[in-house]
Amino acid sequence: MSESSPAVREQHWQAAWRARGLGRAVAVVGRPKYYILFAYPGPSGFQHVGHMRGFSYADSFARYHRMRGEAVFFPGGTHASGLPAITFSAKVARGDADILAELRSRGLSETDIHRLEVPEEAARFLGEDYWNLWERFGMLMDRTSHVTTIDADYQRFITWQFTTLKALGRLVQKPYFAPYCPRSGPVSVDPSETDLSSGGTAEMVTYTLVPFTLPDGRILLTATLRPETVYGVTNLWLPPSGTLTEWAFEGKTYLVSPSAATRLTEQLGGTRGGSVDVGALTGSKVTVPITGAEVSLFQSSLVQPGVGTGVVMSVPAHAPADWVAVQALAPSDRDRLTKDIRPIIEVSESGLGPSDRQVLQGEGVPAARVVAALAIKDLGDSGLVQEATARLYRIEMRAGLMTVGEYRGEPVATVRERIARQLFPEGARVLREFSEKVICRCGEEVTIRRVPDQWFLAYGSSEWKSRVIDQVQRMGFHPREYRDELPGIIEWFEDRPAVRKGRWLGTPFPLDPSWTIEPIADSTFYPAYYIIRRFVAQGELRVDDLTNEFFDYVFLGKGSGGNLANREVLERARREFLYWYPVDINLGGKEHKRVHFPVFLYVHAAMLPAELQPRGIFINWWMTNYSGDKLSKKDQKGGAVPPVDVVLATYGADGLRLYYSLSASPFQDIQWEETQCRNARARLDDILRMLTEIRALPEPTFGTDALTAHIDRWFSSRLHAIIHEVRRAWDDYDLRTVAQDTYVALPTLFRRYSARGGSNTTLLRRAAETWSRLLSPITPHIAEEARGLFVPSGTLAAEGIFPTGEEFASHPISMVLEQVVEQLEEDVGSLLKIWTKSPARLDLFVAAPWKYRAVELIPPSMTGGRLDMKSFMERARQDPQLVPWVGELAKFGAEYRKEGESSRWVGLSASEERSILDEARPFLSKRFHIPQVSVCPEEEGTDTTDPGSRRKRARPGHPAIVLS
RNA sequence: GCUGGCGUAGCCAAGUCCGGCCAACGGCAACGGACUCAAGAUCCGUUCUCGCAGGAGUUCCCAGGUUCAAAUCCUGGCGCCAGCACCA
Repeated sequence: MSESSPAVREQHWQAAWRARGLGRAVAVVGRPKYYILFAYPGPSGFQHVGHMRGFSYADSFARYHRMRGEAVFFPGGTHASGLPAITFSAKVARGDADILAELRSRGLSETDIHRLEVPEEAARFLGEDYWNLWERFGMLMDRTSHVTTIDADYQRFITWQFTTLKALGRLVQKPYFAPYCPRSGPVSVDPSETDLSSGGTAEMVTYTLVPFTLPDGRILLTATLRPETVYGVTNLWLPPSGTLTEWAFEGKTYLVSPSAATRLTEQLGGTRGGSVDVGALTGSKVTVPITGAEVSLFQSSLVQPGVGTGVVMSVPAHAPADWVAVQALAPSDRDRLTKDIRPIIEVSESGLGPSDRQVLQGEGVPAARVVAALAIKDLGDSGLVQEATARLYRIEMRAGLMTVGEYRGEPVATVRERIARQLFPEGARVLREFSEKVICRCGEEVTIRRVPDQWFLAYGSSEWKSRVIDQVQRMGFHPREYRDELPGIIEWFEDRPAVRKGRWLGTPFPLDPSWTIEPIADSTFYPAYYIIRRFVAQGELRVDDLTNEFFDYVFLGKGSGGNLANREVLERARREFLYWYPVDINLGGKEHKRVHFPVFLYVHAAMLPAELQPRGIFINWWMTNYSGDKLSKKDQKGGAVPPVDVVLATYGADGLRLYYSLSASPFQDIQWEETQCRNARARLDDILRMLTEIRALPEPTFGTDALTAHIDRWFSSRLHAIIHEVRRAWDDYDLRTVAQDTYVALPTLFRRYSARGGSNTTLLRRAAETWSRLLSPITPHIAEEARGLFVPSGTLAAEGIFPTGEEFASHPISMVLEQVVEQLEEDVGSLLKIWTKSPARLDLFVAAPWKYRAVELIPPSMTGGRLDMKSFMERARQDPQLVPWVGELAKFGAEYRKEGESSRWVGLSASEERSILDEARPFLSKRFHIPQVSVCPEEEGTDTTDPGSRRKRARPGHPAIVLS
């Protein structure tokens, strides 16, 4: 078996775990429980090695807790709501080559593939595919929990959830602005362009409306991103030709371009009126709001009637396009311009970077300088004009101060909104538009329309927020920084649309089934449902049993549970829920920090009492490709990351799982690096080889591992300490330390034991068997192979008890003694570096006994990290053993003045040090290729063996070294 | 712009919360040695600079500061990355 590929060997163990039902969650009254889940993935495509990173972590945590004897629930599902499955199906229907190849490689017939053009089929298919991959990664999950969010029973659950949220007052209805196609209805504008033929990257831009009153009382309405520049308006721009349309709103008549009239009516209401020829207006003047100035009207090609309102306020001092257009005016027109073009915003130079400073250098108003810096000639340079506008906008927004009006001296960033409110006393008016043209699949242009009766989850509620933030204080977070981040994120939350119309997968909204519940809203409370799904999967509950009354009883303990025939099942469902809840860890990628995890906390806070609130969140960062991009992105430079199947076949699940855990902290992106992955696999093979060699050692004569030799006691003590630290690290979710200790420190320890002549076979075998259990959470398959070497078949490492340090006796002094040898190796090594010829002998002198006594006086004489010589000498004088040596003590103490390392050697005696070095002589001789090594006490040294009197340097823990 | 993260030796990456045992874990790569006809695999060692005695010097993006002591704390700067709303 060991000859076959890792993946094939791993399947054997996966079958063994399945046969023993190890993934099944079994509630045992009185036994501690552990509930861990990961944010279920959406069926957008096939999984890659990046997805498996976090999932593998979750399995490792689950396995560790299972081995601690806890009852573990580790469920999984597929989040099919929304667009991913629809997009996937569309790609299948379109004949996307990559996807078809993947499907065929899984053995699907053309008929099977054709069936995946139905989104629901695709979602279920991918859900199965995901689950299979999880199993091939060795994950022990409870299959009876597996649910897809489009399953009928899940929809019953969501129906109840929203009915309940409504009853709790968490749903509110109010107007909303959403993308809308006049022919196809609501559409989604996002980069995947599922609903669109173009414009998926468009952003929603919010213009502030600014009214300019004509003498006849009608109002020319402009739209701007910079309402504060109303102080600098010198004129208005009208389209070069055509008409404006009247828009009657709240008792006033506005003039805007025809398309703007349509959009304003859609977004704000009001009615359209008649048309006015642009030419008829040009002679008039209008009154500028706030300032009350009178300005003229001109036609200009800079006006694009399709953008904004088709009427533009001109601020040549701060808008490059206006500046250029003003320069192009006929001399007669220029005379009608407000006389002076002067700046109304100044920028403090100190806040600018070098490139910003550069575009602002020179003379004149800011817009003129930017125009000069970019060498713009006329409005034909539209790309440059846009760049100039964007840069000046950014600079003045960030570093600008108002120089006029009542806001003089205040930053632009803070006055903008106040000025906007001033323009319409009854509340700021805005027009929303896309930053680029958005075209629906049907060919129509998508606009933004007001939805008057949109339902929201009231995440903006301050009462709700404070409940969530309270809960955050009581939870554990990994990484812990997330706790500090969360209050800010919660603060930023506003009410969030919870339902929408249009074609996508999801549960119909119970209050109005013409709406569909939105995917983020239907994935907040599902950990509770995983528990109930198991009853459905086993046929104990039917979909029709899942009434609102049923869920009220099971999750909230309210009411009678409805008219479920089998009361026993009802009671058991309630008990199971109370047993497994709360969630111990919800694990997800870093993309979930701002949306998924917060709403998960929100909804739990609204639904359940304090004792059932989630206990912890674990966030893993991503696996990125060579260029540091997300793995899901196409066109990867430097070569693609191999498909998960290929990697799995080559390195095995264990190889990948170790790679994920060892190569970086979970809280850092890992750049895919195949050599690292290969190395992880090699490390495992190495460990297995070491263990096989231990197994092959001759049977011990005595069935005892009495720790008679120093090196045995040291080995045992180190095992004690490492296992202790490993458990601590597991409990702290400190995966990298676990991996370092288990896969790096332990092999090093075993190697050192053998190099130092350790040969206690009984002890070695016991340590090896313990090691096999330590391997199980991260690399479960190799752990089984390892354990099989030392334990009769039939028991699995996955079912074993996780080791405790107490399995190995600790002898603290043996660690100190071994440090003497390690320190010596280091010192001799550094001497040999500068030693030209190879030495024939090494003489070691162990410090005189009084020095061991003296070194114990140093730690108590330390003040502020330094040796206080006076108190050291005082102590020494009171010690009869030291009195004869007072003359040398000052010099001895001076050695420790700065070091502060004396405490390492407290408790060591000269005779112990001598015997340990004696024992190490053959080792040192071999290690440094020095034929003769001798050890002798300092006081017995002679000038023959130590002509340089180097022996006086000997200190406890540091024998004097003489090479010759 | 807002919010958050990051910057450590050739590369990847620990350490930073809680300053001292940090010339700074570990991996990759490179070099040397053992083994070998040879290569690979494996094992051992070296990889900031200087040093023929266990030492010294200069480092953790940059510039200041606090401290007996700073990769770690504070202030300012530079650079890189991610998310920014119905998209999961």
